[in-house]
Amino acid sequence: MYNPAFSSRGSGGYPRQSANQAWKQITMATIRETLDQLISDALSQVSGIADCQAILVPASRPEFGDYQANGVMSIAKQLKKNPRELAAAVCDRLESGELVDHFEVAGPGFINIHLSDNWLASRATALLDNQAELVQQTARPETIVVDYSSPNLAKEMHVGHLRGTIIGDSLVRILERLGHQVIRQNHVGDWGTQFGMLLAYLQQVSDDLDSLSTELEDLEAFYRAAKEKFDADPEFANQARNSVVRLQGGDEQSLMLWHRFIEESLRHCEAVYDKLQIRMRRSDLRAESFYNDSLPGIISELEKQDLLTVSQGASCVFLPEFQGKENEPLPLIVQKSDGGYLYATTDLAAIRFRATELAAERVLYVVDARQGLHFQQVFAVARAAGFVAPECRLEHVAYGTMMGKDGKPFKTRSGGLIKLIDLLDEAVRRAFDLVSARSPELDEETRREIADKVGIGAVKYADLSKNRTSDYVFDWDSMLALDGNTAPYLLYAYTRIRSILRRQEDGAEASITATSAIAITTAEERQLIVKLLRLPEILQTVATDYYPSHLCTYLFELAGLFMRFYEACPILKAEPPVRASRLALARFTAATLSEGLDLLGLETLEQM
RNA sequence: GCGCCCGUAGCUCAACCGGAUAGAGCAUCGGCCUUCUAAGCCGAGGGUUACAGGUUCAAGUCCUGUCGGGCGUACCA
Repeated sequence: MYNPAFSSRGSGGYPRQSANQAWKQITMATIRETLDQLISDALSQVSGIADCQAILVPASRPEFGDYQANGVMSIAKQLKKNPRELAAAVCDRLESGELVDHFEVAGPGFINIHLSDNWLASRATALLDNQAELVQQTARPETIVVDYSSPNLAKEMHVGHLRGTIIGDSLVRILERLGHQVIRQNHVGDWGTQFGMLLAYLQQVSDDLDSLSTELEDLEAFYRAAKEKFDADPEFANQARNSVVRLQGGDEQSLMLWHRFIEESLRHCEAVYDKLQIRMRRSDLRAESFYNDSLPGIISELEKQDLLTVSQGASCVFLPEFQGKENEPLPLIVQKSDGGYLYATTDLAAIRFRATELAAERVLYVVDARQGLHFQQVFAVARAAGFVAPECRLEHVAYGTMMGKDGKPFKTRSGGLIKLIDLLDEAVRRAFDLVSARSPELDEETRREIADKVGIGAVKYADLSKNRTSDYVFDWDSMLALDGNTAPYLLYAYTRIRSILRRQEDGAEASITATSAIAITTAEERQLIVKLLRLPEILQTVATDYYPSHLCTYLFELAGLFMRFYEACPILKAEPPVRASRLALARFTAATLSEGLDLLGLETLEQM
């Protein structure tokens, strides 16, 4: 399901322009946008219908050219005209300027667009010295808050946190690359009843604050032990509840202990972030407890607006669009019957903070799909209460559950959750074994470095490359596979290019770009260039639908096209002008792969 | 019960506001290394897109129903 909230597609609002002007603007827009604009306008002029949509997409088959316009046929239908004739009339109106070699009518009324070889080559050449210009900054930067990762500090990060952390981080990188102002928010769980239990247990096992680090070394085991005692020992359970009350009452000793605990737990998270190369900093931390003081205000505001109903002792907001079992109205409970606040209350406070203090125009929640109803309710209540302006977009960027190979949620054999840090260590270990088997000639330190990047990259890429909303099967063998749409394949493609470039540099030759111009001499070169120039289109797509898998597919196809080029076209052995051109193309590809991988959060390497 | 998501090749997955002959990888089979890293490339086989209707010039995609699966559904997060 693509975001229904984002419906501002189409080309309305652009000024009309002649074909000749359009070519000059190509550096400002993607090829696709330029062609879309051009053909949409021509279609409007020919049909007399305002704001026609050309529906421009990459050609579905190579013989159909580079792009195709699908929009003529539905317009012809509206006009009761022959679609092929209408398409022909549109083509007549289009000039084949610098960008396009020719347009042609095809099939039932498609317009196929064949880009000019000269334009492609000169565009690629022009980008050689300043490749960053391939991806333009957006004309309308937005302030976008991204809530992602957000683990619960009571426990250690486990596999359930992996997807949100990886996907969120990639989305952030992509949005930033396009020029948006992104504000990360790590909404960690650092408050609530389980902390009473943990603090009570901590006090039991150790009076000595200095030994706290040792006690919490294995947070997961610590939590389990505390929980066991809580369930088995009524007296301890009582102490735990008292501990919560003291903590919430602002007792200094309790708060200090709590701070130490949170600090220790955060260190665990940061170790995972470091290993995963996640760009989440302390300054991005906005824990649940941050909103504690604003929770009473949320309740009173809801009350003031007559949104609050007390039901079975709990303070609720009932909205007509939410129904539960037996068509009973379904509440969003914002205050428990014992007076305590909940997840929903904190989320409402966070929404208000993000919309007002952070001035967000979009807020993305990269959170498990199972919380879909929760966010629907929270968003609806926030809007009803006016906590966000109507034009501020709130989007739940949902992701599916991580499954084991058996199709059940990913667990250890004993049924426990797998610690994320252990999973990552295993990834690196497996990668090390692979590298050692494949490249025994490399020294151990080099193999360790390679294993680190390949192992972590494999875990991240396996996740990113799959449909975000589907449940996803975690499988070591397929993610570390050497072929297919995997991190090792892409990283290998990159190292091959680097290897060529190194050889060229060793030849003491001047920089590639000084003298070289990219020329198209084969179909493989041409396909590669067309693909390279499409990067900005893909990034735009990901920035609007939040599916990093589109970027993965693009990079996989790009790497595949390079491999084909590599097999078909000698580079270093080519004659000088062609040699320089192919070297430049190789360098362009390497840079694009590197940039794309970086936007996914993967590090490249020089050799494998 | 109701709501959300899903059902595509033996397996894991694609398919860009509906578009031309539904594509990759794995697995299977067959080719390519004295030549820039074979962790690669080329080729072959493999499909009633769960099922039944409907809308449309055009449906894997939209609508209705059926079957199957996952998740959610009042004081956890």
